[in-house]
Amino acid sequence: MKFVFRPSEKGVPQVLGELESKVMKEVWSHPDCSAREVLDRLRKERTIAQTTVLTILSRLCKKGLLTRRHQGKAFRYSSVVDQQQFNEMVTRDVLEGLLKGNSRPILSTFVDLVSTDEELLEELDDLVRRKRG
Amino acid sequence: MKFVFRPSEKGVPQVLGELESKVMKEVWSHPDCSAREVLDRLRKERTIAQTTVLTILSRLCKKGLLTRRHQGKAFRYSSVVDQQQFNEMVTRDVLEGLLKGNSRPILSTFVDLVSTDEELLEELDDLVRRKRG
DNA sequence: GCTAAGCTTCTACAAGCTGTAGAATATACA
DNA sequence: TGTATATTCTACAGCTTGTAGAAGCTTAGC
Repeated sequence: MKFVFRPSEKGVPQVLGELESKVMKEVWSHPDCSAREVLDRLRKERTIAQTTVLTILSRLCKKGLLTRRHQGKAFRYSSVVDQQQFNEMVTRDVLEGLLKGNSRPILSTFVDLVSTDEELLEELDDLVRRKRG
Repeated sequence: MKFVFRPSEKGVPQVLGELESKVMKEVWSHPDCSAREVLDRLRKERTIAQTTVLTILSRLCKKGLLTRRHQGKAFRYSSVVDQQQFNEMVTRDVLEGLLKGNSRPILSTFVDLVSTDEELLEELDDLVRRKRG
């Protein structure tokens, strides 16, 4: 999957649109659900047309994030990867994307950022040690 | 500056459009240059209208990446940050964006990626040790 | 001071992404 | 077989980027 990453956003919307993110979250928290179910849940928050939700579901399928199977006259949707896997994918791609460049300054910036949290820095230290054996 | 990061691209185009990137690079390598100069250099590679270049220069100013000053009847353009500072900004923002989420898995993925290069891992180790004092 | 050459701004359109939804179509169950 | 319900088609708006014509502005030089 080819995507853009918006550092200024938070969570899934760093990668997907606002509505796309909401729909993904619905499917993640209610696997194998119908469009109707997603619609009903979203409508608890605001008004939205059924076709809008359908369009988003289709687009997410097209992006390879959802699959669907027939059930009666409707589809049931499931995610291809769960949210954790999704996050890992994003993290991996973004970091790979960064490290394509000159890696040294990235290491340095990374350590700077991590070191604002003592525990995190410790954890990083552990990970590196373990890796180096 | 609020931007998107395209992990699949490489270098400046991870953040700016293809033409925007080329124009930025021209200004970086020839500070305080005129639109004419940028145009002439780009035309060594392909045909392009003068107004196209002007539009891009204006947009880059609007984005806060370039400034310009009058000189005669034309403008002279300079970058607000040099390419290194730009790269650092991007790295910083992207990493901050990532670390906003659950940081642990990010550390782990980062170390995994870095460890594919022994020297890099060593460097990371050094940085962490130095930080921890 | 005036004018032409050169530079800039305005405006506009295409294409891709996302949100939005009406209209048309398909289909399953009663 | 009809109808309620679901899906697909189509379309538009707003944003970004590339593209550029047309019109407007400015200065150097006469």
